[in-house]
Amino acid sequence: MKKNIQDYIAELNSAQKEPTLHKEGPMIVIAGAGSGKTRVLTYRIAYLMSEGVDAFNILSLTFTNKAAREMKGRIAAIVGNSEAKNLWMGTFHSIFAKILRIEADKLGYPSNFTIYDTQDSQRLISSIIKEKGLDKDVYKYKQVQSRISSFKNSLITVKAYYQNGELQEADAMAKRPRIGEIYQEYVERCFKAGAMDFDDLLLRTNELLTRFPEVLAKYQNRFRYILVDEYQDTNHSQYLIVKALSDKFQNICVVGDDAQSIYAFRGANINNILNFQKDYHGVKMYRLEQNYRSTKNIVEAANSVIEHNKTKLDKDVWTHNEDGGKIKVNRLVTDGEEGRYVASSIFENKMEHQLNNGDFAILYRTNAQSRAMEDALRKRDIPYRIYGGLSFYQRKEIKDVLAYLRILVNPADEEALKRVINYPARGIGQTTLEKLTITANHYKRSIFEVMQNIQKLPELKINSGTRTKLDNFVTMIQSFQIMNQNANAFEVAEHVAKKTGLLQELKKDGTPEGVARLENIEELLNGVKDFVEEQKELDGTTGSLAEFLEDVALATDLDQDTGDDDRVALMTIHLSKGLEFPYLYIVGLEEDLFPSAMSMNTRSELEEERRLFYVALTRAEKQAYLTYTQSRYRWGKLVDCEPSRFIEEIDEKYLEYLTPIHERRYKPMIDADIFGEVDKSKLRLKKPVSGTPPKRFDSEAASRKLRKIKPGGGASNTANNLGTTLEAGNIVEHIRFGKGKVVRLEGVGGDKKAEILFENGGLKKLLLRFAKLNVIG
DNA sequence: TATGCCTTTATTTTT
DNA sequence: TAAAGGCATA
Repeated sequence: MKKNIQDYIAELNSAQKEPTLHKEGPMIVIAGAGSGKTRVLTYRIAYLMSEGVDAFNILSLTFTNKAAREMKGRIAAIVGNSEAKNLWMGTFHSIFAKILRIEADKLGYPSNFTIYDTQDSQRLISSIIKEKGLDKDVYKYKQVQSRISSFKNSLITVKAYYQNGELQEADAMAKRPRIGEIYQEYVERCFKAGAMDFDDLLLRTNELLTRFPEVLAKYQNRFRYILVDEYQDTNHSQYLIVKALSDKFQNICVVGDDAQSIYAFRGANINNILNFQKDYHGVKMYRLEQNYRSTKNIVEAANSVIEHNKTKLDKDVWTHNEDGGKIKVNRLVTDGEEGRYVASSIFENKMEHQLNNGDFAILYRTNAQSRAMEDALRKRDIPYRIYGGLSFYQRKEIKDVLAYLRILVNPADEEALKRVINYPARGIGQTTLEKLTITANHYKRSIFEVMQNIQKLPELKINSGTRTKLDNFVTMIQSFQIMNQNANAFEVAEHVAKKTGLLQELKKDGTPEGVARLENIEELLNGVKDFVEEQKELDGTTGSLAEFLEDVALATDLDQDTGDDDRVALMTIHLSKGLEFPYLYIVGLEEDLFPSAMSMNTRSELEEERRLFYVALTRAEKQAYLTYTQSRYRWGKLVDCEPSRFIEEIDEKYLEYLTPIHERRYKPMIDADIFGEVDKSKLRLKKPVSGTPPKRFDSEAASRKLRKIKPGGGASNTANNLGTTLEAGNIVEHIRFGKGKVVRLEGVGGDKKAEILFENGGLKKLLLRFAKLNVIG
């Protein structure tokens, strides 16, 4: 006997039931961590459908594609697949990309527009900066890109920018008065290339809904019920889209947790959720405060941290779950040791409690921290999977294949063209490309169009040999386009990989990396195949290449097939939002790392870091571990660390210190060793050492260990050791030059150099501060 | 024009 | 430390 919707609703507690059964009018659900908000959302949608609302009239916006897929799956289990299929459910970006494709012509875009990822945007901005002859040290392309992105997310168009004295002044003050110009050129170039960046997908949707009332009306009527998950992470642009679409029926349901707002850095505005009740009339507010996920210890510890934030809604998260173990806090000497501790702790827990790898997760603030964890897990033979970081679709070889596919779908796509016009090498170099770009900009045409009409442009100073090469490239792309009219996406992609010589190039390589890249391309092709078959199943069409590319552009690493093998999960805290793990390790809890040094300038930034920590801690179901180190490698250098303030912000009664936190490492006076005297100004800056006596032993053990791990040592070690001990006549070994004999020494202190006669490398003069030398005799 | 070596530079988070 | 860009050389 199949369960009906009433059976599902009966499973809910009363706080969950109310919002689930809410029917008309605006509503907000403030949902504490682990309080079952996804359940409420899915049941509510299923309930609406059971009450006769057509699936076509429901729009549900989620934060990740994965969340959308999972929710759709759950709804399908309740109301049946054929009905659930008709729901509009996805991320803001993917839903509105679909709508923009339908309405593209109104905005002057082709319906097969390309989606530029961040890298594409940055490359384009770099070339604009270069073309304008601007100083790349003043106009850093990443900063410029994020500035433009923030304009777009606030709906500041180029025109609006030029009307806004404040913004222009701010840029002038920052010594970058030509930002507006770059912005303008960037927008024009994207438009000309038939490309939208991530922000455009929202900005252009706003443009569409504002400029074309009939389009707005169409989608207002279609989406009679709108649900938004993770509302605390919406930006202004998203806020306006939701507001416009829900304006007619006012059936807007937003769900979120202000305490979990962690995307302000990319434009999310926490005020959207804080002010929701002011923005809509007659809002009904619901709260979900019972946590089903975590132990009492974890819930209350997390509460005690978030209490330190001033900007927040009143909320009291509680749980009926058992107390659970205290949160274990451990101090390690280095990041390497931190990794080894985590790995061995996972190992022990697995043995002791009969757990799977999948029961564990390691969370960190920055991707760079994964390395130490990986090394340690590998040594212990614990399988793991890294989420995020360099995603599959960002690998060079994958982007190369995708670039060809992008060109054949949209030949105007300049970034894709530049990427592969000469890869594999076909004799079209930088000079030629520059000439083409100048001509293209001059005629306001795409580079590809210039290439197509190369015969009609005799003024282009390109020799006949190169002209033939360009012709061949055009012909090749055109042959792909013709094939694409009849063959399915997989057949085309496979053909492209072969015909362009990409596969050849990698086969020729032969190195292990080359082989891995080859396999990646194969995986990509399999992905296309899966996509084609999925589409066939879904709606009988063979998915087009254009649709595949869109999927890829908007995919995140979390969306990838994880397979069903049992692995420990490694990811940044940002990526972990919405997930849960029985055993959780949060590593690198140090000042300047977490909270990040870049995020401590303002109160609101620090509060966001704290919310981030709250998110991290509330991922844990049974047991949480916090670790920090006394020193870790950052920027390739060993730096001293202090425990994060967040540890001390947790009420002590929820913590178990495996090492006493108040002990501060005794800092050796390295300065004195190098310069022969102590730099007193630095000493004075040091914080007073608290009660317990300094632990000299620890630091010495630490540096001894380090020396063992890296013979030859890091830069400062070497200067320290070799600077004083190396003599003429010593036999040394260099990583690249091999063995050699020290002929003579010159300079003092950090500038000390050695002239060394190598057995095979000849005579070299090396700065001891940098040279990686091992004294062997 | 292509390659390889050297220098520089950046490391916060990502749809 | 690692990746990426720039410069010099063939």
